[in-house]
Amino acid sequence: MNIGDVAERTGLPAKTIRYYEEIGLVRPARGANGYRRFVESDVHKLGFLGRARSLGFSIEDCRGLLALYEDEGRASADVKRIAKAHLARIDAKITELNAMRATLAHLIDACAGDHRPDCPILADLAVEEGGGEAS
Amino acid sequence: MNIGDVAERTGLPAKTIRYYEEIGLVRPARGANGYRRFVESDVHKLGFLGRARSLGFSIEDCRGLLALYEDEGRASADVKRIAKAHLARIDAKITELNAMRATLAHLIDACAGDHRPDCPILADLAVEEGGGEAS
DNA sequence: CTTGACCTTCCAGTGACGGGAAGCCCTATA
DNA sequence: TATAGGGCTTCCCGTCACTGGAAGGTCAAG
Repeated sequence: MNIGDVAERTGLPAKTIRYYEEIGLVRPARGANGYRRFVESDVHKLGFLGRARSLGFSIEDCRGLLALYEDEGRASADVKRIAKAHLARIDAKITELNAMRATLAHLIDACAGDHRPDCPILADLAVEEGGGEAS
Repeated sequence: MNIGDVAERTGLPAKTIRYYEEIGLVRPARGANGYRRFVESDVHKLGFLGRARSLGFSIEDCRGLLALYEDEGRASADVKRIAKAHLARIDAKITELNAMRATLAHLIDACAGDHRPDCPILADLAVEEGGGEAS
C-alpha cells in the first residue's frame, strides 16, 4: 500500500505519516522504486496514533502508549498512569481557560460596543493591578 | 530605565521584551552605549501586553488592541469585536477539551490499573471506529 | 510519447518565545 | 588602576507537531 492510500484510510495527511516515520513511530518497508510500502500493521499503528493524538496525547505520550500497546505483557497500570497524567494536564488547561473566559466575558459584558471610545476592556488592560473584579 | 528594571516591573522576561521590540510592539530608544532606554510609556505598554497575553490574546490581537488603546478616537465596538472573537476561540477550546476529558476519564475509569495486561484505554485506541461511547 | 497523478527528498516557516555563546559596558572594590 | 562581577548586546539554534512548497523521479492511461 502506498502512502496516499494509507492517508485516506487513516485520515492522516501524507506529510504527517512521513513525519511519524522520521521520528521513528512507524517503520514502513520500501519498494524497489523507493516508495514506502505499508502493511496492515502499519496502518493499524497509524490509526492508533491518530486517535491518541486526537485525544491530545503528546507525541512522546504516543510513543509510550504504542510501546505498551505492542507489549503483550504490559501492566494496565502503566497505561493508566500515562492517561491520568494527561487528564491532569487537560484539567489544568480547562481551569485556566475557564478563568480567562470568566474575566473576558465580564469585560465584554461591561463594554458598550458602540462608536464611543470608552472601553472597560482597554481600561482593565491598562491598569497596573489585576483588575477585572466585579466587586 | 534599562531592560532589567523593566523586566522586574512588568514581570516579563527580558528575552520577551526584546522579542516584542523585534516584532514592532514597542520601540524603546537607545542610549549612547547601545542599551535600550525605556520610558514610562514603554513600561506601560509592556504591562498592557503582558496582561492581554495572560488573557490568551494572540500577539496579533495584542497589536490590534494596542493600536486601539493608543487611538483616542477609537470605537469601543472595535475592541469588543476582537475580544468576542477571542472569547469564541476560548469557548471552542474549552468544548474540545471537555470532550477529550470525558472520553479519557471514562477510559481511565474502566481501566483496572493493575499488573494485568488488559487495558480498555489501549483497546479503545486500537479500534477503527470512534470508540469511547458509554452507551 | 505525453500527460498528470503520485511519490521522493530537502528546506523553510509556523507562535512565542527560551537557552546559551561571544563579546561589550559599567560599577565597586582592593 | 586593575580586576571581578553583573548587566547589556547580537546572533543562532531549539522547541512542538506539523505544513507548504520546490525540484525531480515513477507509474498508469490514452
